[in-house]
Amino acid sequence: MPGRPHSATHISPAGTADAILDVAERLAQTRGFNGFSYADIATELGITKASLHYHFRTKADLGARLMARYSAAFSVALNGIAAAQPPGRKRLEQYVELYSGVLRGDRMCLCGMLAAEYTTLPEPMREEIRGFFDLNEEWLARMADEAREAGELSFEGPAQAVGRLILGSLEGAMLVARSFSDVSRFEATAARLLDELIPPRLPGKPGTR
Amino acid sequence: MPGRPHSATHISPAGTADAILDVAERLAQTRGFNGFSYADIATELGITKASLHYHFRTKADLGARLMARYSAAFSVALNGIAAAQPPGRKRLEQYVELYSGVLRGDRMCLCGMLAAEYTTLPEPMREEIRGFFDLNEEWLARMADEAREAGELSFEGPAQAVGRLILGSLEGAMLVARSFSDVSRFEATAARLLDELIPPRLPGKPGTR
DNA sequence: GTATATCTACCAACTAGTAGATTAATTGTC
DNA sequence: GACAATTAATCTACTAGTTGGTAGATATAC
Repeated sequence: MPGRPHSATHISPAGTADAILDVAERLAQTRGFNGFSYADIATELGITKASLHYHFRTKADLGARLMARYSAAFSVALNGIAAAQPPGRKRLEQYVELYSGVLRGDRMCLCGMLAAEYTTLPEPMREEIRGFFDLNEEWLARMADEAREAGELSFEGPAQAVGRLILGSLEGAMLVARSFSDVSRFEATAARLLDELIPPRLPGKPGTR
Repeated sequence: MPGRPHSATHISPAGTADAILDVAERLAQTRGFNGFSYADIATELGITKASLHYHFRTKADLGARLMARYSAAFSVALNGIAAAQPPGRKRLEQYVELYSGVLRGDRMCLCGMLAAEYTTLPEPMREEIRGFFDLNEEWLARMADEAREAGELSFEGPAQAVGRLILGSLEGAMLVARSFSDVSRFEATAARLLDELIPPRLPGKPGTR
């Protein structure tokens, strides 16, 4: 079965291409897309650069496939949260937890990272970045809308604006917190954001606003 | 008078070093610190790379001095706002306008940009980045505090947390908006953020909260 | 025998940085 | 005020290392 790893000699269970993406993802999230080279990945995996080019013809190609995989995985996670939790604050808290987890691994959100390098990236990658942001904004807007219908949250105007505020705020808070190597800084800011949007119900003082 | 430009042959009024910093600043804000080279600057100014190294021994040196100049200029702008406006929402609106102006020039905040590349930067630059964030957070916290005392804003807990929320949110909103080449997206999100913190006074319904 | 996956051995372009010559303005001395 | 020494600012020419990418041989599996 060509296409599958053929012996224990090679990288394997998940296949070389995935192993490459794993390393590239970590490097992109810590150093940026322009902050690592094919040589870095090759060295780490103990293979040659030529072998990388076999799986990903160009670095642009690698980047686009990296983003696509990331978006797909994120989408699965978002659907999981929406399925597991009823409309309300808890969904947003779990969304925040997604970010905290990334930060705990000393990484930035892949898309936030690439957004900074946006102008230097090839168009296919730019498209993926915009797609990621759209995906997140729309999900957040839907969650906000459902929370409003459930009476858990009140806001005026389009839910889209709430989604955009949350997405932007978390990306930025992440960026700043990482500069101080301080996850709790991110968590505190995220909690404060949610408090502004959905005041926590104090016992005996329910449903303010 | 050595140290001053000696004839009209050269770049001058402001001096070569400043001209270099101007170009480097623009490139760093659009492409990132790892996204441009000494050759890029040299070509644009019509001088040689060697000449660049005369003014800035290493790229790390250039970066640190770039950041220091940026922070200093920002600090002046912040003091200007605080001096020109009484405590209240208007100060924050002018702060937001600082960011809008940067974005209108198709640039990112220099520090937001460098924060993404944080792990790849030399320590002196990292220090400058943290300093910039501290400067902004502290200023925002002070403005929030004074606005609270003036009864223009109410919040619980330390003003520091409010400063951090605003800074992070604006940096992130900027990052996302630039990916869509859409300044209005940033402005709308920033306005929404201020609305959450300081509900705009509806005529006839003053001082809600 | 054919497709998959890897290797060795390149390449041209670019990177930050250096050595040393050259020009021109400034300054101290007579 | 003339002149030599100094200094600032630039240049040409180079280096060693890295970048993404390619050509072609080789091995392995089906």
